[in-house]
Amino acid sequence: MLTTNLNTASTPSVAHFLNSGTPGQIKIGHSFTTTGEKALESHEHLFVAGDAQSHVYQILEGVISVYELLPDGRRQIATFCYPGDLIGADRIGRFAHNAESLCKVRVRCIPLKAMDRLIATEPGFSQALLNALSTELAETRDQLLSLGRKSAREKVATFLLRISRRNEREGVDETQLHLPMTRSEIADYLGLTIETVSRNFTKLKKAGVISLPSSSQVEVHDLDRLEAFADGGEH
Amino acid sequence: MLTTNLNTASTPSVAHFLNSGTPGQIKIGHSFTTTGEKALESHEHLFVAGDAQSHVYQILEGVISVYELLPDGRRQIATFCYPGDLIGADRIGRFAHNAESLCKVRVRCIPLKAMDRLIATEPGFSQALLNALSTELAETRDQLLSLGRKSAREKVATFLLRISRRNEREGVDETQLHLPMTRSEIADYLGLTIETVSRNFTKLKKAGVISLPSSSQVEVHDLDRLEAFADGGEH
DNA sequence: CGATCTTTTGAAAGCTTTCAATCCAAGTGG
DNA sequence: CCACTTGGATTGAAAGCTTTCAAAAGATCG
Repeated sequence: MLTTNLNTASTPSVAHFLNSGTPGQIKIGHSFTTTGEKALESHEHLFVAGDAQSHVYQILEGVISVYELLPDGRRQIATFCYPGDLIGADRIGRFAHNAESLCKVRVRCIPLKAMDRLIATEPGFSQALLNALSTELAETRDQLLSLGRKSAREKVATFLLRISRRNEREGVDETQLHLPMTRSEIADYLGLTIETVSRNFTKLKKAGVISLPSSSQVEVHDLDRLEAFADGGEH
Repeated sequence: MLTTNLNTASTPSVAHFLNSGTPGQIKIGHSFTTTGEKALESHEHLFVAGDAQSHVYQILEGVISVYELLPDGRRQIATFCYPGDLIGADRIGRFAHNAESLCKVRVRCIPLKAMDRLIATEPGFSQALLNALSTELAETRDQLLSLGRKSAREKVATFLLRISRRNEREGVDETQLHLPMTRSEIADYLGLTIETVSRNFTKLKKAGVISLPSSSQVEVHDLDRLEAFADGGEH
């Protein structure tokens, strides 16, 4: 997958627009729009499927899972959203998915009207939104490849690699990975069971690629081999 | 999944903007932008991953698969695009995926500059684009649920149901499904093998839910039961 | 330090894949 | 018009990977 980005490099990000105001406000041209803030405890819902979309949310702190359920309770987590990420920017009237905090979370709540005002008055804002959605679509399609065509070990390796690369982007040590989610949440993200996730952490550990100082802390010893495991290069 | 759409009902679609000109042109306000047209034979590539994005394409005729490959050749088809659909509207500089025709295809080629001009000058166009991308993201997340959590039979039933619903939207008989793709392409879309796809067509046939007049033609006898099969309601 | 929840590990079962063969439809040439 | 060829689709049997069921090991908390 590409990480270079010819188009957005020169385009301001969504965050650029949303972070430009004082706390609780977003600057739009020369005026300001008031935004609320909301705090969630661990495992609280920000919204559930079917709710009318009233706000777009930007994560300020914590991690949120966006997931979908089957009638019998099977769950598929579509994405984990981290600080800076937008939730609900995909506006189709009602939320099609559920959003639940993995830990304590703070979000900024941006009313749809404010979004519309930004789109209408702020040159470059809709471009920034389009970029954000395009990137999210590309990442989701990548996840389709994981779910549809990768083995359990490849999925787990891909998952760890993804977190490592986020660290890299954020300027954090890419070999020290913190997992804010439980094995159950990892399993529901990768289309596996918790037992299979656990077994494959162990396999990667025994292969010397990672170690597990704690169940929520992963140390990567060999990024290249982790990458090889992620797309089946090493058996 | 929601099919109602509070937001876009009142918003013009992307097609509204792209179809408003004479053939080969798109009306932008009072001016026109020239667009090209391209014809593809069966199983030709419109673009491959890594190509610089120069155009956005709108399918005029035929069906195109958007897919991704692993180094060892495993393939995951992300989506099948039908007439009216936009390909490459997710602009992130370079194409992250491959696009290949399933049959003879005609596309309209819209230069990126024309897209930018539409975004800048045509009120409502970026909103239409945002809606299109949002819908695509929601559908892709739905597909994650299929790939990650559904059994082979549920996947096949879901796939048929999706085609049936497209027919419904298009005003075509929702019980007569034409499959422009091979078993191999269905398998790579559902994360299965061709044998498993075939076996599960047979299962649905033996259950009396569908019949197969030909391998590319499906008749649905009981939409409700097909729906039940699609999310595991019937075993 | 016991109680509880999560994670890890083990063994058997199950579903999908793999390997292989047959069937079928469409196109070719005698 | 009918073998013959060819590529896709279907069906069968065995193998393999993940899940399920079960239990042990760890971690957290009052």
